[in-house]
Amino acid sequence: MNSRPGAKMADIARLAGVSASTVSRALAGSPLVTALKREQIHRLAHERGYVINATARNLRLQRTQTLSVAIPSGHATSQPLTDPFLMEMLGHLADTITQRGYGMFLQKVVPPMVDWLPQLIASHRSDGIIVIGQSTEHAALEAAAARYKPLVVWGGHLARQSYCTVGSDNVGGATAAVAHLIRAGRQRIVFLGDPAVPEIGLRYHGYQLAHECAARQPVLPPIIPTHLTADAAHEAMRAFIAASGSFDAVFGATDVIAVSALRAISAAGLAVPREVAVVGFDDIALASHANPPLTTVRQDLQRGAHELVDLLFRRLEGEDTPSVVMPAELVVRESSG
Amino acid sequence: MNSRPGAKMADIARLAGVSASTVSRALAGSPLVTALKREQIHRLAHERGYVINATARNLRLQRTQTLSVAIPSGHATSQPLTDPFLMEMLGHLADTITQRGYGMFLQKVVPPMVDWLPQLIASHRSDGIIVIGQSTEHAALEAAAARYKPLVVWGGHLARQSYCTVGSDNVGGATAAVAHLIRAGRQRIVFLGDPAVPEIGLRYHGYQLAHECAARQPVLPPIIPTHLTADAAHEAMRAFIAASGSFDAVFGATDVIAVSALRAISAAGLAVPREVAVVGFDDIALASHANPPLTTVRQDLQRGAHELVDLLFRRLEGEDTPSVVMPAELVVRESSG
DNA sequence: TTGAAAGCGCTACCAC
DNA sequence: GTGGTAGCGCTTTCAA
Repeated sequence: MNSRPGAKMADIARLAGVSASTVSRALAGSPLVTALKREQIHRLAHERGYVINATARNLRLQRTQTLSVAIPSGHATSQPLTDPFLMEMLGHLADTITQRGYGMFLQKVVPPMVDWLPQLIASHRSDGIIVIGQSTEHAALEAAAARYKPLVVWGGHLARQSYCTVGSDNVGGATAAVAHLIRAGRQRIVFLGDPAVPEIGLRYHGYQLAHECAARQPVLPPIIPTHLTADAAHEAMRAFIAASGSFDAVFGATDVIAVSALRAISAAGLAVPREVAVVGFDDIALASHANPPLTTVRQDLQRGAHELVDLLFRRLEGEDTPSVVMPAELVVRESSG
Repeated sequence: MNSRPGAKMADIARLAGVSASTVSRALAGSPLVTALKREQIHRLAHERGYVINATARNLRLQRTQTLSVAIPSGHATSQPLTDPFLMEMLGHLADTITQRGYGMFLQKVVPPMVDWLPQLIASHRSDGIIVIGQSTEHAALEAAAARYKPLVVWGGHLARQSYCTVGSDNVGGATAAVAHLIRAGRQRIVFLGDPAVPEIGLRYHGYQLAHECAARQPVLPPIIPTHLTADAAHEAMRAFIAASGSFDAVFGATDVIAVSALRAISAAGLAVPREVAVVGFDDIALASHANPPLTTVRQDLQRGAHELVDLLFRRLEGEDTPSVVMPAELVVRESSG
């Protein structure tokens, strides 16, 4: 392991008294080269700390053994990448991809996001792409998917969409959450989140559905924070309360939003869950640690990550995989009474 | 942007009626090619969705415009990569690296970890390496740093270490935390964490120092959970209480450990902070949301990420940068009374 | 100002 | 079984 810097295959070949071809074959475990020679070459390479140059290999083989993970950070904000949901998903993806012997190329996509996807594709940095969250990029995804197959997206499954998604049953999960609030006797349930983002839109749809099932009208328009961030949600909730909006429950489109609302509500002197019930979506670690612990809709991110990677590998082999919608489960805790 | 798949530079050259050399120069913004021609070529490339093949470019230039971020996952465990501290650091690194126009190659290092660092180096996948956490890899880092310069490590700064680290003042932070407990009248303070991990060892040193300053003996041996995970910490705390260990305070080596201890303590029917005070280290998001909110030592991870990347870039330019120790600040919340 | 040609380090074809 | 050779797509001399 005495790594002479910059040893290359030709050097190993010279030391072993064979050609580069043979070294290449030996290191690839080809049965063409005799076992003895193969072992000698392996030993020599190991002694010298020689490792195949990934760049040269990739160029020659026209593949990189690497998957890109792209994270569109939404709207016109350059917020740091600290959203707990994203981070959790990223962790699971790193595990799964590493386990399959691939590298992971991480790309944060910041506004203005022009042509980032075609560029990422054409740069040939990776063999396939996972995009976490549609954000505002539905159109870009549609366009790219028409020509580029090894692409999978975490997010909501929209009607007539041609790219492959993995995501939870946003409509069903949201319906269950809001129905739970209605059953608990809540009359004026506020939706907090921006329905323009596909996943959030589906959750808002579930919110409406639950009201219809109960023969109710959603009495309030949704509150739309400027971004999917904790601060924006906190401020939106605070402003709503200050404007003396009357309500007895909040359905936060994500846990980050719901927990922020929780704090704004407490800060305004309202008791949770007695005066206001709060429900979120995601079941990130924060949810069970909130005060009071947050009722929410659980998404199985580990399974989600597995599905994403699995589908992408199948696409790499030419299969035209369909989207996957995973069940989402209501987890009742104290914040909803 | 009508991306004909697989267009290469020669194709663009043919379409433009020039040679590949000229296209290369034009796209690189070379002043050698006339402004007019340069613009034509740019337009043509854009129309065709042509992007330079990163692999070929990297091979030719012998650099990748990519930094590796390696995460040793410690001990003999294949736990999923979900530690909030790591995730937060990763997010900041992604931001900083992206902002500097580099790609980020993420590598999770799982046991058995033989030669991962020399191999990562020799694979030439990236121009430099950031390692998050020394974990059990101090020796590997020492060995690699002797030959390979563009390497920086997040972690504790140990005596006579030859690799470049960025980290908080673990000793000072821990001393402040424990001194705070002693001032509050706590008599029997338990340390929860494994001092064999460099950063944790330094924090344990601070724990001892605070006792010495107060002319006290640490009355209890440290409790050593099997891993740096929430479950292991919870179990270690539970077992300690069940064995009727007597104590009135806990210093958790990380927030994840402290919050787990908090729960085990509450579950055992002990009141926090009345009967047992709890203090952590890191100030991750979880800390302020714990019940009661956790007193802890704040590390500025955003600044840490900036320092790491900045030092690495300076090393890429040949500078031999020294380590950086950042101040760590005690944040008093309710868990310590 | 431009183009031809060499070569980055590797793999795979083809001949022996 | 093994080695010579071509070529992956790009950048950069060097010569014109």
